[in-house]
Amino acid sequence: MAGITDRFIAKLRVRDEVSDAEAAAVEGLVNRTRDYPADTTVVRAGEELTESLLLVDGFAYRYKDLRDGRRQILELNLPGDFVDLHGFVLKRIDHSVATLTPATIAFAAHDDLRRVTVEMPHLGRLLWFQTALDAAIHREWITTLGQKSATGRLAQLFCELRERLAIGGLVEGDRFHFPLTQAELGEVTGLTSVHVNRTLKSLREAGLVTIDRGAVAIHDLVRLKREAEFDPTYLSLEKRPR
Amino acid sequence: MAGITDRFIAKLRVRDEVSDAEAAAVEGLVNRTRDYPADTTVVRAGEELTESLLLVDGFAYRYKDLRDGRRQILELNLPGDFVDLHGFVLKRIDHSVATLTPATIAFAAHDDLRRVTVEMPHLGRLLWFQTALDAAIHREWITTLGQKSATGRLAQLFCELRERLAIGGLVEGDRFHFPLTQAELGEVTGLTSVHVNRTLKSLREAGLVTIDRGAVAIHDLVRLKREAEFDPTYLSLEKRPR
DNA sequence: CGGGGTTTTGACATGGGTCAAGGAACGTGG
DNA sequence: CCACGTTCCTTGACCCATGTCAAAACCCCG
Repeated sequence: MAGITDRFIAKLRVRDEVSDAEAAAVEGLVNRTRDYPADTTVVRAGEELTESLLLVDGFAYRYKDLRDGRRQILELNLPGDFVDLHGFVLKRIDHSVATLTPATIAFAAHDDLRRVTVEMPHLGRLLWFQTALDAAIHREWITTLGQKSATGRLAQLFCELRERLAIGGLVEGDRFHFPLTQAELGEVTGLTSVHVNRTLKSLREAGLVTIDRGAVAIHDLVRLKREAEFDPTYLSLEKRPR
Repeated sequence: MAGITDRFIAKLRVRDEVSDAEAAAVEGLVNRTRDYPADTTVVRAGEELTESLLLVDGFAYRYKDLRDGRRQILELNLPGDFVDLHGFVLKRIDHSVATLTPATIAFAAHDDLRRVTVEMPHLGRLLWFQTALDAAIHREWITTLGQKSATGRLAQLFCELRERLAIGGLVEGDRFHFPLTQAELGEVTGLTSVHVNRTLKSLREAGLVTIDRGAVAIHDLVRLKREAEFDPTYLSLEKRPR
């Protein structure tokens, strides 16, 4: 892989044309990189940001803490995700960011983002688009948490991750890397780890999905999608000019 | 009120400086206005947009349909909200928009938005910020739906609306206009209308809130906030340069 | 090969859903 | 300004999906 931002650029290119000059500008945004161990909080809710995090390699997630130690995971972030790009305009961040696996993170200074978006308005819209896509994913999860059963929630997650990982070429056949514990799965889906366990069992026995040694294997994608009422429109997988 | 976009500009001015030239540019974006009756779907999920909707007056909401007629309301929109500004960069919209009351809606063509954001980059960032604020509200609702009880969900809604309406001067003392049926409240909170009814009763009997003739009256804000675990950070109510 | 973190399972509790029906409120036409 | 139909609110009885608590079993990883 030639550049630090290649995976991110690849995601943009699914949705729109990205010129070489724009790709170079993105690569130029990143002034340093840092490695983190697994299970490390990188940004804490309430902080003021002057740079945004691009996840180069590894898995991460964003979450909110509640009073008594409960947490809600808001979104899983995959290699190539610009994790908190919205911090560029929000400034004060409303949630924390943590690694799930050992991860390499690159940093883009907000001053540089401002310069680049002024000089290259189309690239600016592409970055804006990425934050709007995040919001669309949030909306799908509002719907999932508000309306779907335990089975539907887990099915939704697997369908979504499969699509998002496929963009980066991170799905092999029907399998992809999946480093969440069942407790963390519960924090994503708003369920207890005990009920996650039972629901996974029923999905397994129905021949839809299994999780084995940190990998998901989807055995019946059609039925899994039906179980989730999965409609990928919200992922904006079509190419169109912005 | 002098201009169609005054309420929207007022919301921007809570978060950052907006020059007269920028305010005039926003007013110039709006080329036409249209009135809609209550309970009318204005934009349908899956449509491709070439303009975005600014809610001038009245209440609206965004929602997703599920198979069997169930719906999830994603966010309530208040007078002065730029309801689907994210459509400017998403193009194809993942949800529907409907009016809750009779409403006046103004339209901003995406071509004009593109021109304005190129010519006035700071204004562009303010618009971007508005979409990021929407996403922050979504994240709060993911947490609310994933982790909070029926009581907490309703309390959260009342606390949030109070803050958001106060910006536009739409809260009088402890009361504000609230035109939702209990069935619609259920679609916001992921509950059945029957359970919404019971939960409202318990909030009423605990002396926290009452709903009467289309208005909410908050009787004990401190306890209501505690019930919701309400922390307004996500609403970005501080003024800071973008 | 020992031990902390996971996963799995069982027994039981409960918040919220379902179904059903009566009552209140409200808009519309006469 | 009344009558009537429709929608909305309220309540009761019962049910079920998911939560709680607790204990084994498993499984890496050092």
